[in-house]
Amino acid sequence: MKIGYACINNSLKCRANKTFRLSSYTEEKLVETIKNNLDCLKKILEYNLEHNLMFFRITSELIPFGSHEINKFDWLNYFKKDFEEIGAFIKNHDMRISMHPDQFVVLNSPKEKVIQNSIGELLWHAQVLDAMNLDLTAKIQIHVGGVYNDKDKAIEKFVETYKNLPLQIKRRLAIENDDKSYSLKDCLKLNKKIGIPIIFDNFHHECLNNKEPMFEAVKLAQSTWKKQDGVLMTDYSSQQPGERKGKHADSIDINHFKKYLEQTKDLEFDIMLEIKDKEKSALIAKQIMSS
DNA sequence: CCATGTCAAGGTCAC
DNA sequence: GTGACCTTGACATGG
Repeated sequence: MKIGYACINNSLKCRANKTFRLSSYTEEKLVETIKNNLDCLKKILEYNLEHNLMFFRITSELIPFGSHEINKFDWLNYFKKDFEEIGAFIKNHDMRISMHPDQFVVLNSPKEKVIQNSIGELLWHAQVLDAMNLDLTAKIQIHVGGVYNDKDKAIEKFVETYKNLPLQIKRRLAIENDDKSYSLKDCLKLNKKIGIPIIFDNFHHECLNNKEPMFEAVKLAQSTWKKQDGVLMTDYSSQQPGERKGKHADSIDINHFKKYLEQTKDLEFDIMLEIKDKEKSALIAKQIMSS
């Protein structure tokens, strides 16, 4: 069971998600920013190894304007060595990696332009993971998308888009149950049609479900992961007290976490904490798990 | 230096 | 209709 956190490490001084405005785009700025981001990513991974946090989500801001038409620079080749070096570090230490592109990736949109933009965005994510020579346990997770007043139709649209995706994307893609539109059950429906693995999000499941108990839910999600995909990936969070429903916690709710572990006892999966204070809570979670 | 309006991109819901 | 929210603040300008 690996545990980790998303994108940002607050104990280190560097950021791997540095970006800049489109209006100030220059190739020089792009190169400088990517270099900064990759250097920081290395430092974060070293920190993670030292602290035995073996699961990490690489930020989607790693490559600013990664799929924007303004970006004509061959960054993939220019930073080839860096990607290889980072990938080797990840592999040597048996770390797990995920990426989670922004909300703009919507594969079931009725707008063709949105779908094309989404594919472009997914492509550079896949290229990064490929350049690192990571196996297929490194996943790119997305939400199913919009409902557009007809969920069955929206699901069909997802299937149609998915079937035509380049293999480079398809083989790394996973869907996550969300808190408003697509429940675990909806995701399972999609899995039946196209075999896509499901990343289980406990907090979203608490917000939107079909009464599956936690143990059952995790087991169902687990059944969608083939051998080459690795063990089930999960996102973990809990409700921030006093805030509106669906708001992620600022720091880990220890009792909630312990209860979740208890509920899912004997199941094997990796846990990505989606909690605001990042590695701080991950270290607490790590401690709870080993005690 | 600091304050703050805005940032490539979508969709949903609370208000 | 607007704005917060999502996985996440931080860039960049004007004072």
